[in-house]
Amino acid sequence: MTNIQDVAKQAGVSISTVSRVLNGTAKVNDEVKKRVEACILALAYQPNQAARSLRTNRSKIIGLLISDIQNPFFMQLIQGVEEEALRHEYSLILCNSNENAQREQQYLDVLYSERVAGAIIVPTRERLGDTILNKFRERHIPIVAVDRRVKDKDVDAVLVDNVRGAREAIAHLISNGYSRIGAITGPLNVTTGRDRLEGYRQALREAGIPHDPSLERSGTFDAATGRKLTAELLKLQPAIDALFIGNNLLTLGALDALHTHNLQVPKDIGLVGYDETYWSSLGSLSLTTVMQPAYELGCAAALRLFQHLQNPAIQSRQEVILAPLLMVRGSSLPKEVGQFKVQV
Amino acid sequence: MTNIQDVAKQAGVSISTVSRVLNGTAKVNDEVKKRVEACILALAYQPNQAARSLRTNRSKIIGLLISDIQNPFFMQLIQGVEEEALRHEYSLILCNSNENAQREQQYLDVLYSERVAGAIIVPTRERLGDTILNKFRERHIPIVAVDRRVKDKDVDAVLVDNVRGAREAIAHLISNGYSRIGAITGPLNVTTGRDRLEGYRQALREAGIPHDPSLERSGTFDAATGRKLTAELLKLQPAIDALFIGNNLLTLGALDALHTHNLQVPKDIGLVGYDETYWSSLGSLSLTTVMQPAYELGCAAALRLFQHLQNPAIQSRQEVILAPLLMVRGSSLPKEVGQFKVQV
DNA sequence: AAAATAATTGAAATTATTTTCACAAAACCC
DNA sequence: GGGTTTTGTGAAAATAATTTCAATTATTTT
Repeated sequence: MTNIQDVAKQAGVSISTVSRVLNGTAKVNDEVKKRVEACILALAYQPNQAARSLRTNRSKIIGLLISDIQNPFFMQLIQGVEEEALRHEYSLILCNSNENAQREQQYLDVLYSERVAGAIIVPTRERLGDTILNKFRERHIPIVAVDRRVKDKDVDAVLVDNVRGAREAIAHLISNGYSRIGAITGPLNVTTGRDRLEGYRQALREAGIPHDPSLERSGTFDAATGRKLTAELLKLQPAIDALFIGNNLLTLGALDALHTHNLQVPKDIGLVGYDETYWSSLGSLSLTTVMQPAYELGCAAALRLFQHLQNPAIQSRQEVILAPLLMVRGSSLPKEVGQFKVQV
Repeated sequence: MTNIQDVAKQAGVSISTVSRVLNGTAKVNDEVKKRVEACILALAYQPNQAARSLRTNRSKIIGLLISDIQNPFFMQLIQGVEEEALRHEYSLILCNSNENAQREQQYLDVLYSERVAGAIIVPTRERLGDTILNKFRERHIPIVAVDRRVKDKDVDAVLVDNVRGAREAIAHLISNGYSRIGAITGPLNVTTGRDRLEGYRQALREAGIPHDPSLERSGTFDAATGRKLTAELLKLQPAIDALFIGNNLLTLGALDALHTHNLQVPKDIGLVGYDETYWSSLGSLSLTTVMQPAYELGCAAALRLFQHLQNPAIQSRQEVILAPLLMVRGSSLPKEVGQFKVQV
């Protein structure tokens, strides 16, 4: 349990000097520096982070609060943050709000109490709340929202252009001959739910297809909801000829419902999903999806956070918007071709 | 930024008393206690964890070092640990070794430096190394290995019975009429790779089927490897009639290879995978898999760690073994029935 | 009622680091 | 060569908690 004292004694200098070598906060004579560094190595000295945090009121830890740890999309995002954190020599406290606002609040308190240097958050709703945000502000702890926008002031955001992702997906379906397109999106109180619905509507409007609210469903981001809402849409008359599904887990449920109803994709119904997943292209399954750069999203959020940490003077709020990519596969083949192909 | 001093002043007591109320380390007069608690609430006081850690040489953080953050199996495991940690009022530092021993080492250093109270580790190899382990030991920081065993002394392990999982899977295939069964397992230098191969061999031995080493392949836990090794096995003459695949990602690659070779499951070849995943039962796909209680594995590892933390006197090394569950689905239908069914 | 014991409480030490301030030595400038 | 600046270094304060030890008060015993 060697401490800075031991290193100082060994090197024959004061602890101040060792600290300066450690942090590069001031000039140290080259020769002395070498000696100190040698001693640090020899003693395998590692600074006590607790003492550091106590003194500087800042840890070498950032908080990552995500909304659903089970979702592969967020796993990729986590990996992006994690790798960027490692590169910057920060550790990562992982929190999972489980889409639960109360638990989100609880975790924000934890992060505050742990004196994290900064936090990256996938918010469960549009406001984190001034009570807690003011505490973060007061201590100048930067917060970056990722994947979903929040309305609170001063909170940066790193997002994917969801309106565009959905719009392009629907435009693609339309250009492939589909016209009665059902939409299943996430909850409308988060931007990823609302924006994708907005993109859906935009594309229909641009194509001159009249708006039919009965084709729109929304619910929580999980397979059971996808199954239920798909079943509802399949009951409609006249029948829909395509489905747009605004999330990977919802898509999973939708596929299950289609299978239950004995409908084949794209022979019987066209499909565009959201999020790239392990199973997008699996065996005979071949899903057209809106790919989100999840890993890059995590990296970008982390980089923005580190900008704040390296230069606390930054005041301006920034919004980074990454582009989605429509990955065209078999589930959205041109209507006639698709049906032709499978009927052979 | 209220500190213990502020609370003490407000309540008209010394900081010692506040500390005692906070930690329950000694008797405090009931009336005083109430007053202090009221002040804590009124001032929204949260103890500075850094100061605490510094003084007690222990943080309220545990480290979780896993080997592949992208693998859904580990996400479930993480969630188990996370929820148990939250319940015990610990935070979680997440580290991802990416199956890379060097990075694992680096992260162990980080966890040590952060003074975590304990660590849960999915080891990338069978020894973590005495250098770092001695440092943990010296500071009495407990370590629990999870999912994979290590040879190092004093390291507890929380595992699934992999030999049994594989043995039951193969026995099931055999009892359903398959006899020339190819096996693709993970790397043999981790117990999850080796034990599943061992289970495969045991089942064959018990069924009196001679051992054929050419049917056994192993490689890293990823889809590309699964694809490659499956392609190799499909070239064998006489042809295999079933595949056992010892990991979810390997299975993903195997399914891809089978699709490429235009082989249908179970019509043309039987299949048992490992790990329960989102896509085990997706559309027409219906995979028989060995389910691992990943979430429970995480919980059990965390609980064992907290046992150590609550009672540092525990010396004995413990191995917790959870049972796998063979989830029988369509991909391993009885050989004739399967072929009959699909030929209709 | 005095003595002994128990129950509370506070003062001060302790933890390992960063950082401010002071100071000495060296370098530079006229 | 004397003054001024620069450079490098160390002593000591400060950070916010826990914990030891001593002191005070209350309670019990004799």
